[in-house]
Amino acid sequence: MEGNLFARVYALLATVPAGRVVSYGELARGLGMSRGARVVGWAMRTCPEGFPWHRVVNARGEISQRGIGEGEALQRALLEDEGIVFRLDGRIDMQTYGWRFDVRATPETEPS
DNA sequence: GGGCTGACTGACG
DNA sequence: ACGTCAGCCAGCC
Repeated sequence: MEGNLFARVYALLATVPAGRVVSYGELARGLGMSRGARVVGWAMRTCPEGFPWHRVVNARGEISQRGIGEGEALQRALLEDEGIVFRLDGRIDMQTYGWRFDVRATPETEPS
């Protein structure tokens, strides 16, 4: 396993199943950095292909804006393709689709 | 080696 | 519920 922090982020991200989303903070927490959400975002900036980068959203359940580009629209399209339903306000219900690394079973709000 | 920036987050008003 | 402020961490001038 690579000791690189970025590699860890990608590896942990790879454990997130389709149809689920995870926040930057949750990823950072999974790596031991409860306040390193920004670093995770930095890692996403150079995310190599083959990783579900689109499953990473902010704690509000909203797609983070990265300035310019249609990456946001693409991300939403990919998530919707996995069965995730966006609210009318353009946000994702984190209580339903949010993924936690600690508890991965008995999700009361299991999405259909 | 110092300081700025950023795909963030939680707290406040 | 919404806009603003400050804190945190690693990478890059």
